[in-house]
Amino acid sequence: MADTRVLVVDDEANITDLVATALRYEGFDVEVACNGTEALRSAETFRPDLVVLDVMLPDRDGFAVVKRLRADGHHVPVVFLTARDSTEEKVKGLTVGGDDYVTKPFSLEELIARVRAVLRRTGNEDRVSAKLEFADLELDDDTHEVWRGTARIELTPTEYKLLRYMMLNARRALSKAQILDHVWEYDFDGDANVVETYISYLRKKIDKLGPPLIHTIRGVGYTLRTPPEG
Amino acid sequence: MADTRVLVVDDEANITDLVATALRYEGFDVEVACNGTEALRSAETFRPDLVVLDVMLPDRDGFAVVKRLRADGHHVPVVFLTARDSTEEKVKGLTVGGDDYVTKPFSLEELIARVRAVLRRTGNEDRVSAKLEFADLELDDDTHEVWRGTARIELTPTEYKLLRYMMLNARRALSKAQILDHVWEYDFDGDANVVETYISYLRKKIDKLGPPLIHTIRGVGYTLRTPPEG
DNA sequence: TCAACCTCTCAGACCGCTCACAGCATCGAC
DNA sequence: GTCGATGCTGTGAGCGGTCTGAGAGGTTGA
Repeated sequence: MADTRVLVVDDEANITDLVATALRYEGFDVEVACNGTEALRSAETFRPDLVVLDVMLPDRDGFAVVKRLRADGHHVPVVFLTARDSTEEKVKGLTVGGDDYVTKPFSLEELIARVRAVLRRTGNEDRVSAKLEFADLELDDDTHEVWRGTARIELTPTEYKLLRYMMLNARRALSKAQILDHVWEYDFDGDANVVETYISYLRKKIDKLGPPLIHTIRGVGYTLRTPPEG
Repeated sequence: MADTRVLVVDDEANITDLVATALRYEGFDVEVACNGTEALRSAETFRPDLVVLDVMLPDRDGFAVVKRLRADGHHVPVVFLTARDSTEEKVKGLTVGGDDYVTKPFSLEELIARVRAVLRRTGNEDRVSAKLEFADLELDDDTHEVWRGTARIELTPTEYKLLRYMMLNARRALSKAQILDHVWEYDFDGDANVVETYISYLRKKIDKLGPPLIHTIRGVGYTLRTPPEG
C-alpha cells in the first residue's frame, strides 16, 4: 500500500489538484493526466494500480479510454468521476466489475473511501475490514449500519459521512474547516456553522445512548474521546 | 530538520520580518518573497520544504501560486495566512492534503506549531510525535489533551498555548514580554499583567496536582522547573 | 402531485473565555 | 522592621464562540 500507484485523469486542473493532493497525503503514489491520450501513455509507463477517471474528457470519453486500456491488457480497476446526469446511468453499467463511480461534486472522504473499497475488493489493499470501531460505537461501510452497543442508529447520509470521518480520526482534534474540507462536497461554499448543526444532530442520536463521545474543544474544533479512564 | 527550508511569502514586510526571524530562531533555513512571481522564482532555486503563503498578494493570489507550484511538480506543503475579517470564506480547501492555514493576526507559537505539524504530517520532520513532556506533565497536540500523571487537565485555549510555550522552553527563564510576544497575537497591545493572570490560572490547574512546576523568577519572569531532588 | 425527508441558513440564547482593574501579598533593600 | 517594587488573584464586564430550534428550499419516492 505504501507504493500503491493511482493515475488521476481529468481535464479540470482544480479537480486533479484536489484529488492528487488528497491521495498523496493518504500515501498513494499519484500521477496526473488531463486527457485520454495522456492517460493511455501514462498507463504504459506508470503502471497504476487504480485509475480515477473523468468520463468527460476533451479528446475521447472515459469509456473509450477504459476500452483501450483493457484491449491493451491492463486490467486495472477504475473509479469514474461523473456528473449527476444521464451519463451517470451509463457508468452504472460499467461498474459490474470491480469498478465504481463517484458523482461530481464529491467530497474527498467519499472519493477516498471508494478508492480504498475498490482496492480492497481487488486485493490491492492491506486493510481488510470495512468496519470502524471506537468505544462501543461501530460503523460498517459494507452494510452502512451504525451501532452503539446493541442499539442500531439510523443516520442521514451527511451524518454518516461526518461520523465516519470522525471515527477514522478518533481522538484527534479536528477543526471545523478540516471537517468541511473533507466531509462536504468540494464546491460547498457555505459557512462552518453546518458542521455545528450536524454535530448537534449526531449528539442527539449518539451521545444520548451513553456517555458522551463527541467533545467540543473550544476555539479548535471537535474530537471523539472516551470518558475519563480511556 | 537542521536544514529544513521554509519560504515565507507576504507583501507586508513586518509580517515577513516577524515570521522569518521566528522561524530562523527555530533553526529553519528561511527565504522571503514579497509577491507571487518572486515566490515562484524562489521555489525553483531555493527548493523549500514548506511554504508560508499569504493568500492576498499584490500580483497573483496565493491559490494561483500554489496551483502553479503544483503544476511545476513541486509537491511542497503550504501553510496559508488569511485575514479573519475578510467576509469571503475563502478558507475552503486549505486543509486538504496536509496543508493548513492560520488567520491573521496570529501568534508566533501558533504559526510555528502549524508549520511543525505540517512538516510532521508530510514526513519532513525528525520528531515523529506531537507530544511534549516535562516531568509528569504531558501535552499532546494531536488530541489536544493535557495530563499530569494520570489526571487529565482541561485548559482553555490561552492556557493551553501558554503551557505549550513553557513546555517547549522548559527550564529556560521566560520574561513576560517574551511570553506576550510568542503566545499572544502579534497585534495585542494590552498589559503584561495578562501573563500573570494566566500563570495564576495554570498554577491552579497544574501545580495543585503535585509539586509545583511553574516558578516565578522575580524581576525576570517565569520558568518550568522540577523541584530539587532529595 | 404530494408527502416525507434531508440539507442548510439564520438568529437568539447561553455561557465560557479573555482581560482590565484594584487591592492585597510577597520580596528584597536598607 | 519599613518601604517601595513586584507579583498574585478575586471580581466582573464585555465579547465571541457554540448550540439549537425553526423554517425555507430542494430532492426523492410513492
